[in-house]
Amino acid sequence: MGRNRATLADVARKAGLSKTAASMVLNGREGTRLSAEAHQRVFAAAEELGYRPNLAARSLRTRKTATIAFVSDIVATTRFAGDLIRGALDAARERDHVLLITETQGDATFEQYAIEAVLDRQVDGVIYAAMATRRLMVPAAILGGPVVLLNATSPDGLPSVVPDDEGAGRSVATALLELGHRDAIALIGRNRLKEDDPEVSLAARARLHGIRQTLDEAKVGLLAECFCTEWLPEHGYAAMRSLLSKPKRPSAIICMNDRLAFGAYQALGEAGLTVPEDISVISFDDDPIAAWLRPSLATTALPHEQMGRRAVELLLDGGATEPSLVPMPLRRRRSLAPPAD
Amino acid sequence: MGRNRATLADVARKAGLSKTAASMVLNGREGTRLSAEAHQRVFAAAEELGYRPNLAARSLRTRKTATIAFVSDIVATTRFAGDLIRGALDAARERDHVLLITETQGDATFEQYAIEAVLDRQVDGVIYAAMATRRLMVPAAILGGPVVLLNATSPDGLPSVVPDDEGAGRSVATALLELGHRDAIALIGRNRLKEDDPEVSLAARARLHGIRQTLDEAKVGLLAECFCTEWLPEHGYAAMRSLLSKPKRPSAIICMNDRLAFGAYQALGEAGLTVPEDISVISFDDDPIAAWLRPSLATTALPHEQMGRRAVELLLDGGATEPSLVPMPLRRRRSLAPPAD
DNA sequence: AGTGGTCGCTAAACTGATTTAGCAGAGCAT
DNA sequence: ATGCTCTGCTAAATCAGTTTAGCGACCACT
Repeated sequence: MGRNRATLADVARKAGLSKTAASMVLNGREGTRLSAEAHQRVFAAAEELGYRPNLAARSLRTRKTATIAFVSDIVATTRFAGDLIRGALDAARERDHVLLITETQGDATFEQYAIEAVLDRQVDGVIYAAMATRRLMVPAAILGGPVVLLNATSPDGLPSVVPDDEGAGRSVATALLELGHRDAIALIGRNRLKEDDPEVSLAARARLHGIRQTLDEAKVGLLAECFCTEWLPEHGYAAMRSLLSKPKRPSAIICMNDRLAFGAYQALGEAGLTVPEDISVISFDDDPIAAWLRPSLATTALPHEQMGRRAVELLLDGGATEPSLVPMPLRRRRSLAPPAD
Repeated sequence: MGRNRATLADVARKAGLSKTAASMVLNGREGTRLSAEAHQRVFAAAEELGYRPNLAARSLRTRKTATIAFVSDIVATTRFAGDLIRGALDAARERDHVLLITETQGDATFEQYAIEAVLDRQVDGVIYAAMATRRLMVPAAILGGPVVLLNATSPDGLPSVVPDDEGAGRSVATALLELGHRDAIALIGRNRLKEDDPEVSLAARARLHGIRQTLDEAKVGLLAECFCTEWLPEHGYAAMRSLLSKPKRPSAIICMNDRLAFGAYQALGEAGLTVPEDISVISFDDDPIAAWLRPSLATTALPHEQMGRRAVELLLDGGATEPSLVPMPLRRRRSLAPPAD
């Protein structure tokens, strides 16, 4: 790969100057007293030879690699990972950096390996990403250099980027209140484990808190709360069926994520009810299926691309130490309507 | 990042030997005549100092970086990218390599940048990946070293890895024939652009060919073929509605991908028809929604993880030059049943 | 004439590994 | 005593950059 590349020495020779001069000119060093003519000659020579510096050689001296490690627990199982990576990739490119990606799969051995692999390559910093928003402990080995947590927080007080799930909870509740829904709002997706263990999820508790806070302020209580062991379509389906079997039918449903909402749609369809005329549905995540459902599902979007971008910015440009909250925009879609009455 | 690391010189000093000796021992060089005792001392010193070689220094000399570039057109817009990357990541780790990821976004300027960025970092090889299976031209710049095309082929005859879409077409058709479906099989998702322009898609043509070939052998013709401008749920929905408006109702539907099938499900639900009692549905891709649908959707899985893995294997271990076809396994699910009659 | 400063540039050290060429000492035959 | 081979090891070159220290020429000032 890349044999026969021109070296700095080649450029210097062609320009009739020393390597020192060529290096300084090409790096745009201030305060050097090289003549305008020398600059010209170096640029011309570099251009002509198609010179590109060997970054391995450079980083040996400077200890900078213009490379960031993106270490995540699990990339594959979530379709959001791509967006996280894309945002990071874009921001990195704008700063002339590149991303080295590794995965720990939640396994301590793999994690150890991943960390060593990136440290051996002298990366300039590490983005440590979790695929579900949660609290975690970062391995001591990477604390020697800059680290930013992505979609996670840690007790060490490291800079971190997380979505504003509480704000999303408020948006969701507010949207329903504005439409006139009051005492017939039901919630699908309560989950003790997710709500109580920050190492499992930070989102569940924050979303719930945002919803409750907004409803409380409006002096509105929830009609019902369904617990789900997981946030998958089948659980949303079961929860919706159980809600429909009760005497008072809800006017609106809040689902803790879009997959639950998908399941709820299925149950509503089978029951012969239509969204949003009979029941409004609103949710969290903005999974691709939200837009594909009929009617399209109103939801609050996880701003993964923004978050990936912000993580790189924090890492390279520095910034706040308190967790950086990225807003989750409300996507108003067809699944919302005023209550039927 | 990684300051204060012990160097080879430190290890050598501690072992009371030269750098040369230390280097040879640690690299397990054959034919060196260093004593068993010297080996012991070097290993002990390295262990004690927690020595890890500086890969920038090593690769300056050896021109190997144990790093592979993964250059793709668009990672974010498809939830499959994660699997492709994960497979590559796993295979790379097994070979002590690491992945440098960049994205071209289908833009020539970005592509140029991405290529230069990875070549400057002296990667050992490039995996050039497309997110939709298609034919493409690889930029001349990367031809200087090993390249493997992933989910793509090129006229240059470079090694490539693609899914066996034709085989998948045969599997799908065979599955329906085995259930007894004959003359009432309809197809949703014909698309001239995808079928005729290999730079847009190789999958459409291959899938169609596999289906036709199998049906022809069984002397069965398609009841109907619906053209769709895109392979999105809304198009599947429209196609299904138009099929249902015709006099003869199909006993089975083949959709060219799962999103179309999702749309078809929606239309079937609205029409009060049940899958699979009234109509069987089968499809391609094994998108996560396939398992979430009610009833779960039978489909042929795009083996993205396998493909990512194979690409790395081809790149590092060498191998066949003709395109490497990865089988697409049939996922038998609830959406299949014998025709009603 | 000597001193000092600026200008324009370069030699050489340095980064941390691998690799080539070769040295000192022992053992053995002549 | 000389030459030869073998053993066990090392000095120094090398990779391609960056950086430090400083050199020679020229000018101004005392």
